[in-house]
Amino acid sequence: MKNKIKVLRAEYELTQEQLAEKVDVSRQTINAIEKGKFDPSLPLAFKISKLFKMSIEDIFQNE
Amino acid sequence: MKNKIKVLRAEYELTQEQLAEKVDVSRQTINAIEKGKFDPSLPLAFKISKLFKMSIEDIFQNE
DNA sequence: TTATTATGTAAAGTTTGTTTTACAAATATA
DNA sequence: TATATTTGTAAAACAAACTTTACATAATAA
Repeated sequence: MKNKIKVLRAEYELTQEQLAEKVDVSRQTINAIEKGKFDPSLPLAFKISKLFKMSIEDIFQNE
Repeated sequence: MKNKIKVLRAEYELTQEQLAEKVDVSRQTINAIEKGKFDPSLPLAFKISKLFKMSIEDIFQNE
């Protein structure tokens, strides 16, 4: 699953660390998701979606 | 996290078993999600969303 | 250049999602 | 009623998400 987190994070001028704090996960988790190492849980996807004011479907693309 | 799977499943006249087959998980997984025991993974949420032709946000409600 | 900040990554451990097997209870059908 | 189907649930095992610690590299600022 692909995602636009890196781009959105740049638009919002947030470091991985800052984004991690805002959505309550570790920096490594954000890094792993950006690098496609694993997918976020649905609750985390919701938090990211809310923060960036975009739908989950617009941020995450299934395959 | 709440969800409308039970209602959608009824509209589509699918048993838990049939829905499970269509989205490639076990019947117990569907049951657990319907009963709110845990949240689906994001990939599973996408499959369910696609099957019912509704957005993830319309099927799953955060908190 | 040196120091600081940001990113990539890895290993060990915990938590949560999922499977399998199994059985009991509820609901529908004969 | 009796039988079959559907749903609820539970335990053990496994997989995936996530944390913590730690270190190395890349980029930025002093």
